[in-house]
Amino acid sequence: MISKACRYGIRAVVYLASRYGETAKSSFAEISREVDAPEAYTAKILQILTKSGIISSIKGPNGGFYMERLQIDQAVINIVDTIDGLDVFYECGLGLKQCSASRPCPMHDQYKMARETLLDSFSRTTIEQLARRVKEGSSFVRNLAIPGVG
Amino acid sequence: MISKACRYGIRAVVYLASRYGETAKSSFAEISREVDAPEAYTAKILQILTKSGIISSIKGPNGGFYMERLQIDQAVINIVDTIDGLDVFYECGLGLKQCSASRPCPMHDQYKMARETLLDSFSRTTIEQLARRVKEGSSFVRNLAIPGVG
DNA sequence: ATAATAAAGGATTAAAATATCTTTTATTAT
DNA sequence: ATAATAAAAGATATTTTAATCCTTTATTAT
Repeated sequence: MISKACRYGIRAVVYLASRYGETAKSSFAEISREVDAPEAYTAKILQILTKSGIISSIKGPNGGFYMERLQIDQAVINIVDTIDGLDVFYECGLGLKQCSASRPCPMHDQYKMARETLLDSFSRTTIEQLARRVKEGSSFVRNLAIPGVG
Repeated sequence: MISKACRYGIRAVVYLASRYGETAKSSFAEISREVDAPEAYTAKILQILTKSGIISSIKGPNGGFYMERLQIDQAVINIVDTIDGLDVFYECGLGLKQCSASRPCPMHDQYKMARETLLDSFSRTTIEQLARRVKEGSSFVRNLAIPGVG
């Protein structure tokens, strides 16, 4: 559905958002550790997110990644749009180049329904809402530590 | 969401099903042409579908691919299961190794909803239903011919 | 000014998915 | 039996996605 890069990206952003208010900024080393994502790859993704204004960064000592209030109040779909684009929400489920109500693939209606359910969640849910759950401890952005591994 | 191979596969099977009753079997050359999918790749996919019993085939002159009544009455999910597996319907939307109601990712509920909508359509829709639409001409498994191209 | 820090940028590698090509096997018609 | 047909099987190539590594730039503290 959405790419691995995008899944890492959402987890990273939600983690960053959950640290809103803390004075210290987060390095990509910290972020990748906290969301169990490969360090160098996460750095690339954070770079893209910074360039597009989803998150902010400052270089040098005491620098790192952080988010502004306005950024936290964005919908999650903006992250998906930046990393994967929105095509997946509009493409034909069976891969036809053009597929519409007037010339549908055999699964058009069913697929559209599912796609829209997902697009709706991503559009209506804000980063803040997800971050709050993480802060509360009612949801998680990292894997459970496996005792004896790592 | 589902792989390209799987999308070609569904289109190929629906096409084959729509030819149920015709005496002549279909070659992979014919099938790939009729669903606008790469010939050699389609052959591979048809091979997998044959081995798993989704469709049938016979080698040699007058041979080719075809479907039995029982095969046509299967749910579409069986095609997905054979080509991609069902993991996609059970994996975490944000890529966590374990994600459940008791230890959810921040989007767990929303994602589950969308995933189940899709799994439900695939499970409740039969190949026959899709093939009927194609036979009626109310839906399509191939791209619109672009005048002057091809 | 200089050294240290941390992200940005660019180049490269690895793995997976997509796609093609060649050889083999089964079946049929002659 | 032999030639022709069509799928099965295996090997190889290409493209995309995922991931790493190395160099450069900006910022800060000394």
